[in-house]
Amino acid sequence: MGKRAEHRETTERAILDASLRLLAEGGATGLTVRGLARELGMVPSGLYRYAAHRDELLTLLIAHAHGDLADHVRAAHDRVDVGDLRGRWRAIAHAIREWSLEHPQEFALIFGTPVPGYHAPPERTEEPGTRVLVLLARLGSDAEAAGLRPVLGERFDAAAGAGAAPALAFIAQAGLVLTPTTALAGISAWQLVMGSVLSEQFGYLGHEGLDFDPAFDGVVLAGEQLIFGAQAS
Amino acid sequence: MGKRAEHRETTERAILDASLRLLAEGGATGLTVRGLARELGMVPSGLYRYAAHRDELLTLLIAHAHGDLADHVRAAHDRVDVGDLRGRWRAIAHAIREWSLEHPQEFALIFGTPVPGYHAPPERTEEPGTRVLVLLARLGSDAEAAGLRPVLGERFDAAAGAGAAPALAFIAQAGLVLTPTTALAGISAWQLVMGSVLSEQFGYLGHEGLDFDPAFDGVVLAGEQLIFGAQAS
DNA sequence: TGTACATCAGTGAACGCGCGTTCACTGATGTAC
DNA sequence: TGTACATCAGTGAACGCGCGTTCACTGATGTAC
Repeated sequence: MGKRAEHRETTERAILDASLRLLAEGGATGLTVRGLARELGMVPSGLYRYAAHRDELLTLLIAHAHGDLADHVRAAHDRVDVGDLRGRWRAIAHAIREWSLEHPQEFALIFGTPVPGYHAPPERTEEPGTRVLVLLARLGSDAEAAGLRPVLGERFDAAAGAGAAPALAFIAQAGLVLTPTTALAGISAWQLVMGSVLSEQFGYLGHEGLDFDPAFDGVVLAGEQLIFGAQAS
Repeated sequence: MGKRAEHRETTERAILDASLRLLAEGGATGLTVRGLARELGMVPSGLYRYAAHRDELLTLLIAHAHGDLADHVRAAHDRVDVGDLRGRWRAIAHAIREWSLEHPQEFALIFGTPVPGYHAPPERTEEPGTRVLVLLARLGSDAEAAGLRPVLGERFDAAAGAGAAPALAFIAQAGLVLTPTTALAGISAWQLVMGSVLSEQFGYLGHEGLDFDPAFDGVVLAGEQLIFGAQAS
């Protein structure tokens, strides 16, 4: 690799690092062309060699955050024995929370209020944004193969039949087949976890809320029962 | 009432209305002193008769949004027969979603990323922010009185015992007594609903997600079973 | 291996913009006597 | 009821600031012959 290409790579890496630092300090609003240039010790206009406009810097961060979260969840999931279905769910859920605690601003960036006026280019953010959901779909599929089914009643099945169709289509693209009931139960469990993590991150419960470390175990357990039904044992 | 006081009231009302309009158009970022003055046909400095600084305008909106949501939920809840516990839950859940659909920017303001650098004065936002939770606590208390209990297993009870203490203290201030299990189950159900509504509002599921109208019924049902256990019927 | 030209990273100055906030002011409304 | 003074809403001009983006430029790296 020539000096030019090498230099470009290290600069790109430095831009990402500095962007993450700015994000951590001041949120999405804190990420400005001029601020980034300052952080990098260069002149603002120089950055236009690397990004056509400010929004591209945001896109870079959003894509990175999605990927980083998915990697973290994936790694935690893969550490659990494939046959331990409930354990796999727990690993996914806890990994989501852990990542949010370690990267609060990145979490806020991808799950908080969309930045006004900014629209992420789907091709850069859709795929990494759904990797966790694909992992969940695979888990659901394995659960069904093992004969485990959500037991939420006929009315839930009906709601799933009517509402989960788009999700099933998406899941099918990943080569998986799921009953609507399992799909909606899985998404619900995920939404429960997200709701809990968002409560913690954004402080929905006010000053006197939950002790999240222990309470989250309960939330995960509740989600587990939505997907797999009550524990046999 | 003198002309002065009268005039002040109508102006304050006009400021709130115009702020809501600006918020609806451009989110929290769109609410600027100068923009608001423009909207009201007055000069920017004139607004300093009504708010000491920009943040006070935000506080006004946040307090209003919390109150408006709580009113809406409360009204829906009160339309249901007191004895219909499950119906009361459903009314609360659906009212939350409805309000979010009707007031997306206000919803984002109170449940999205905290505005960077802004800290809401607790005395203006804590009380209205918890009114929905108090309503839920009352429902949980009625459920316990009726002998209904969440059936989520011993490990859930243990997590609740360890994690729900702050919530119980808060609930006690409202004159209610709840088992930790019911408290955590109720909060979990609420978090599930919030996670679902946030998914819909902020598009977590990408382009191919859920058909939220029917799917939300399933989510509400899942929450219902977290609080009350499976239907007897 | 040496030379001539092309590519590209980064500089430095400048642009126009909208922002929050201050300050001294005018004129209308309210209050005390 | 009338007058003198105080309060208050809103004006108009000005401040300093940081922002994104443009443009012509310099000097180093890469490429063709």
